[in-house]
Amino acid sequence: MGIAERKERDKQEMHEKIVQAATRMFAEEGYEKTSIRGIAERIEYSPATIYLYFKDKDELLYAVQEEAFKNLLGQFKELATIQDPVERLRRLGFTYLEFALKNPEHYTLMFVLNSPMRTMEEHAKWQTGVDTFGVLHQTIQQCMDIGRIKPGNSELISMSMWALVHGLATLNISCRFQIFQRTDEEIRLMMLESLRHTFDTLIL
Amino acid sequence: MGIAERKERDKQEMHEKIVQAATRMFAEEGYEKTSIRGIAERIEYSPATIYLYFKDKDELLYAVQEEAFKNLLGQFKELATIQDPVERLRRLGFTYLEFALKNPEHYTLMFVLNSPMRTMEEHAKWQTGVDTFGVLHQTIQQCMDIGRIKPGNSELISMSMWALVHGLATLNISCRFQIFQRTDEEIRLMMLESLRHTFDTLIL
DNA sequence: TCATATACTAAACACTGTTCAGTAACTTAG
DNA sequence: CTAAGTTACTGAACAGTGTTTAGTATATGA
Repeated sequence: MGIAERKERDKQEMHEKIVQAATRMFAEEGYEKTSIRGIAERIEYSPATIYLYFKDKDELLYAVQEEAFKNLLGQFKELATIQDPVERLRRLGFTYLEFALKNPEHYTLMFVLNSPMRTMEEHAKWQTGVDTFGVLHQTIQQCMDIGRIKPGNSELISMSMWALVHGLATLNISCRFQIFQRTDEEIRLMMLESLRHTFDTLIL
Repeated sequence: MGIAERKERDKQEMHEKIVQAATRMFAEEGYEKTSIRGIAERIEYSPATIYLYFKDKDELLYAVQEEAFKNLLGQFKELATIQDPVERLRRLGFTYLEFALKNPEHYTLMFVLNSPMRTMEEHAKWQTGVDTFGVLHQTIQQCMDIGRIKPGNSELISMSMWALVHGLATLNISCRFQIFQRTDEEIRLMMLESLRHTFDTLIL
């Protein structure tokens, strides 16, 4: 039954084709301008076709989110080779922030928009999110274990750390840091300095 | 010329009526469900009428944002009576976070959405935002002056503080803290604890 | 070859922000 | 007091959105 297999392959290819188109459109045009019709036009299919592969827009956005998480988690995995948990923690923070600033639209999809999260009554858990946070939590725990972070609730420290970088990233993306009346580059340096300073007070 | 005056008054009343309706609708229905048509229905006027008072939806959202800022800045002003800058700083932080959690839709309009910020080529500066941050910055500066915060770049500390509470607030609003698999109340306590812990390491 | 299953789409529905021609009421001038 | 003019408002339309459905070709299996 080679035909059935080929059809299955075709189906998966089409699925991926849609996700890829949506992912690129998201990055290039921004999430506000990413429409089902636009994606359909990009892959040269009818808008209705997309609904043969995704229940609704939220489900498609969820798939795009997963794709974006692959990217971030890939960068995190590269840092796993760093033996010193303190150095690894620093790099994790800067990598996260850098990712958010370089991929603002994907970051928004991953950590701001509610749309992709609505698909999660089925997936039960937000696994990619759990995994990403896990990397941070684990590293902070290791820093505590070797006595480089003051003993305490590692989950709480991780939460604070995440909130800080997320706050910096989103306030920047949503143009709220324009109150400083500085250039983009100056603000970028301020954000990095803010993160550095936080690490310096956190790490013994 | 009492007529011209009355007409001017009517105009302002109508203006305010629209903003009030939009503000309530935002809080009650959420920003995704707040449409021009919905607001128009609420005040029992045609949708087109709104465009006699506001250039576009963004300009209306800007007005709603200003209204929400009045609320937050009002709460901040009450804290101005606190003499001790350290205590005032703590209360500022918790007041800010509490505001975000009690008024998630308004908070989103104030600090997340880009729509109301687009109206700002005219208003030049985001004055309400500048003022709000100013309260924080000033208080932190005073804490430094009396030696309760380690001398340094007060603007940077303020930025970090803002990013932290903003990060906590938005990650919660966007349901990302569901990774902790805790109840809303438990997460609320974690956020408060995170903020408290940060103050404890910041203040000498 | 013929019936069936598959992949796809055109067209419609209900919504959105926005514009514009037209109307009805109010104000002013003669 | 009437006629002209201004003002405040709206119905209807336009272009866009996500989504559904009936229908059409094409490919498959008997």
